[in-house]
Amino acid sequence: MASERYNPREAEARWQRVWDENRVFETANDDPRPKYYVLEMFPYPSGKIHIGHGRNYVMGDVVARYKRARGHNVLHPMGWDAFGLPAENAAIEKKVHPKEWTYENIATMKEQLKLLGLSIDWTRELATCDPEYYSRQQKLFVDFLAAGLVERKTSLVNWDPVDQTVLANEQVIDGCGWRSGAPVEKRELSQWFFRITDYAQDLLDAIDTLDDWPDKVRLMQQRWIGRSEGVRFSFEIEDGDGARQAEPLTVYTTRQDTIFGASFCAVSPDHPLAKRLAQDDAGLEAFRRECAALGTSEEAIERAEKKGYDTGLFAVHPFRPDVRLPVYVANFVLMGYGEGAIFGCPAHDQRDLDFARKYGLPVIPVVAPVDADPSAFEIADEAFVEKDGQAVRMINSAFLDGMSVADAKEEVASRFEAAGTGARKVNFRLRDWGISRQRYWGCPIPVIHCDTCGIVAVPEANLPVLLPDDATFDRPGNPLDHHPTWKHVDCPKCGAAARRETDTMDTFVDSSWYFARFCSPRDRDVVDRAAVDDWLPVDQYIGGVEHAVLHLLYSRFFLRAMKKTGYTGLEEPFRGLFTQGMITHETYRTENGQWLFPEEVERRDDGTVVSRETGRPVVVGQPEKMSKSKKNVVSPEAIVETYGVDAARWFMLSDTPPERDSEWTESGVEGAWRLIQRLWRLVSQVVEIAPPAATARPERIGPAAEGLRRTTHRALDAVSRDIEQLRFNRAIAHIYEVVNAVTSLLNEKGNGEVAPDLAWALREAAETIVRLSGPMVPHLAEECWKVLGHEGLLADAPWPVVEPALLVEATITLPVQVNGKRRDELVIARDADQSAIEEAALGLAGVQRALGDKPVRKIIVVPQRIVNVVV
RNA sequence: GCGGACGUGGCGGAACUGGUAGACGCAAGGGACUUAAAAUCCCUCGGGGGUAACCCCAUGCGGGUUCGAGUCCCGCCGUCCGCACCA
Repeated sequence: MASERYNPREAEARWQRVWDENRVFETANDDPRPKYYVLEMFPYPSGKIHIGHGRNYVMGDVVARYKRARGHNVLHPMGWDAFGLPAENAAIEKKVHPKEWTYENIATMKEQLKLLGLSIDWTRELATCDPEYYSRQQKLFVDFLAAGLVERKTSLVNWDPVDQTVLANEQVIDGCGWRSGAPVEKRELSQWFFRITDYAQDLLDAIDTLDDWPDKVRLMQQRWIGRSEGVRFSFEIEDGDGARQAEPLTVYTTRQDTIFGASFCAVSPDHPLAKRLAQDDAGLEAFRRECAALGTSEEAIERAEKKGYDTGLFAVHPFRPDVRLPVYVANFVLMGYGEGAIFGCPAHDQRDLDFARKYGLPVIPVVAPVDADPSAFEIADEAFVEKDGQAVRMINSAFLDGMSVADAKEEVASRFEAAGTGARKVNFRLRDWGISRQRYWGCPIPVIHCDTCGIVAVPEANLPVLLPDDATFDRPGNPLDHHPTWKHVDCPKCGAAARRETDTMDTFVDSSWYFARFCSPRDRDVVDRAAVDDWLPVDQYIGGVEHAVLHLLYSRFFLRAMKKTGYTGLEEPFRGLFTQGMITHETYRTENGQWLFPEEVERRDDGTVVSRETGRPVVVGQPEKMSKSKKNVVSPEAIVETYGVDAARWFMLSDTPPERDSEWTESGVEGAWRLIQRLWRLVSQVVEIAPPAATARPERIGPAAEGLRRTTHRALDAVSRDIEQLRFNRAIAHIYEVVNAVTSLLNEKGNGEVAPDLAWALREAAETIVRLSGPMVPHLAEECWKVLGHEGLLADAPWPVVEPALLVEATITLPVQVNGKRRDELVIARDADQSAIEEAALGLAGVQRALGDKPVRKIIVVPQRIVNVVV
C-alpha cells in the first residue's frame, strides 16, 4: 500500500467524514484551555463560490488548526451575511422569492465550503436573515433606542435612483451607488441614525491600541473619522446699506490665524441663509438648483468651477470693524461639515484663491517665510502653504505680526473666547450612520408610528417583527410599504390604529455583531454576556481590505453600544486583523469579445492559446480578480476532482505573501500536487526503514543524524513563528528545506542499510514534516500520520517541541569582508574570542589576496554575524 | 490634489532590529532510468570576463550617511491602493 500513489479523492472525503463523526472541531464554551477565536469575514450567499473565495478561509483554517495543536480552545465558526439587495434583484429578475433564493445559495455554498476541509464548528452556523438572528438584532435596536444611541432625524440623504434606496456616505463611491453604479441624488428624508459620532473621539483614540492591525487600515480609519481642531465664530452681517442683520453668520475654520487675510465669506447652497434669501431672489434660487443638479462624482468635482452667487450682504471683520467682506453662496461649501459656512483666505488656500481670482477679490498674504520681505511678499497662481518644518511668521496681521502660526491660532482663539463671539471647536468628518433602507430583504426596524404617541418601540413581548413571506416584487419601491396589511397595526401604547415602520436596516448592521452572536449562537437573549466576554475580542480576524473602513468601524461602534446597553464589558471586537489579497486569473476572450472559462481554452505547445471548441485563437488578458462576469474563475469542485483540495490549499498558501494578490495558474497547482505526492512517498519510504514512533532515542547520534536533526528543528522553529505571523509562504519554504534534506539522505543511502541513529532522525524529520504541513494539507497529513503508526488523529495531536540546543551550532561560518566586499569565510568555534577571530580572519587565503601589501587599519567583528577588515 | 504601499533573476518571491543578495517554488536547458512516454532522480540556471583559482558589475534612477546599504536619509521616475471641494 505504501508504495501506491496518494489518492486525494478518496482520502479527503474519508478524513472529512472522520472529523465530522468525531465532532473534532466542535467547540465548548466551558473548555479550560486558553481560548483562541479565529474568524474570517462571513460570506454573502451570492450563488456559487469559486476558488478565489477560498483563500481567506484556508488562511484562517491554518491558524485555527495550528492554535489547536498549540493547546488552545479554538473557536472557528462560519455563517452567512444573508440579507441584501441581490436577493431582491433575483426576485425581480428570476421571479424567485428572496428567501428561497438565499437559502438555496447557502445550501450550495455550504456544500462547496465543506469540500475545502475547513476546521469549522458548523453547530454554530448562523444566517442573518433567519428570525433566530434578526429578532435579537431588533432587541438590540430597541435597547439602543432607549439608551439614546439611535435617533430619527431629517437629513439630506444619498438617494440611489436605480435601487430606490438611501445609501450611507460610505456606500457612495465616486458619487455613484456602490451596488447599482447609478449617480446618486440628494434628497431630504426622515431616517434612522446610529449616533456613531458620539464615539468619534473614542473610536479615534482606541485605534492606537490596535497593535495587531495593519497600519494601512488604522490610517484609513483615522482619516475617515477625520478630527480637526479649529474655531467656530460669528460674523455680524450687514446689508448693502450698512443695516445690521438680526442673525450673525457662524463659520468654522482651522486657520483662524489667517483671519486678517480674509476677503470673503461663503455659505453652502443648502445653508439656511441661502434658502431664506432664495425666497426673494430668483437668481439665487436658480443658482441653488444648479448646484443640486451638479453631480458629486470625482469627475464632476474636478471639472466644476468654483462658482459663487453674491448675496449682496457683508460680514463685518471681527477685528477690523471698518473691513466688510462680501458674502457669497458658493458651490464648494458643504452643508454637512462644520457650520456649512466659511471665511475665505485666498492667499493661503488654493480653492479660495481660485474663487478670489474669479470674482476679483483681494488676496492678502498674512503668512510668509521668515526670510521673505513682508512688503514684497506676493501671491501669484499658487496659494502659500508652509511646508513641514518651514519657518514662517505672521505679516499684515495687526496684533499677530511676527508670531508663529501656532501662536497666532492660540491668540485669535483666545480673543474670540474673551469676546464671547466664538470658541475652540473640534470637528469630525465622520457622520452619523444612517441605517434606513427602503427595501424588503433586510431586518425590519422594530418601531411603530402612532399619530398620538409618536414613535413607539415595539415592546419586547411582540418581537420579533417578522418579514411577511407574501411580498410582491413587481414594481419599484419598498415591497413592505406596498404590502396590503403588514404595516397596519395598533399602537402598543394607546391602542389606536398606527403604522409600522416599513424601512429595514442597512445590512452592515447585520455584520456588526455576528462575531458576538457566534459566542453563544443559540442563546435566548441577544448574547450570553459571559460567553462574549470570554471569547471576544476575536484574536485573528481575516478578510478583504475593502472592509477596512465601513464594516470594521461599524463593528467597533457596535461593541461600544453593546457595552453601554450591558451586553458586554468590552469595546474592541477584533484584536488581530489581517487583510488578505485576492486570487487573480488570466482572462480569455474570443475574437468577437466573448469571455471564455479557463477550461474552454487550450494552450498549445507553440505558446498560442486557442478555443477548445472552435480552435480559433483567444486573446489572453492580464490576471484580474476572479469574477463570474469575466469567467476567469476556477470552481472548487473541478480542483478537488483533479488534484484534491490539499493541492489547492498548498498552492494558495505558497509563493505569494498572503496580503498580496496571487495569480492562480495551472502549473502552480500542478507543482502543489507534485509536492503532495512527494510527501507521501517520503513518509512511505521512511516508514519502511525507520523504527516505530515510540522507539527511544539512540544513545549515540552521529554527525549525519545530528545534521538532519538540526535542519528539522530549525524548520520547526521557523515554521511556528511564520504561522504565528501569517507568513504562510515562508512557512512553506521552510518545510521544503526539511523535505529536501530528507530526500537527499534517502537518495544517498539507496538500498543500503541505515544506521539506527540516522533512521531515528529520519523518522523524527518525517513526523515533524507531517505535523508542520498538517495545518496546510490536513487530509494528506492525517493519512501520513496514520501510516506513521499513530492511533489518534493528527487534528488532536500536539505541536512538536523544539530542542533549543539544536538551534545553536558549536561552530559557525562567518563571512569575512575586506572593505565591505566578501572575500572568504571563516569556520570557527561559536564562542571564539575577538582576537582569535581577527587572527584567523587575517590568515585566510581570500583575505590575504585582497589585502596584498596594504596595512590593515581596523577589523570590525560583529559577533555571530560578520568580520570586516578595513584597509 | 491629499495620504499610503511597492519597485530584487525569465516568473512568484526570500534576506530577522544595516552584516554572505537571490532561500524556497515555478518555468527553462542538459543528463540518468525507460523499447517509448508519464512519473521520478541528478546537474545548470542574474550579467560580463577568465583554461582555472578567481575577478568585475548588479536589488527602478541620481546623490548621501556608514567599516558595510535591497534595508537608513534626500531628490527623481514608475506601478498600485485609499480618500475626494472637510474650510
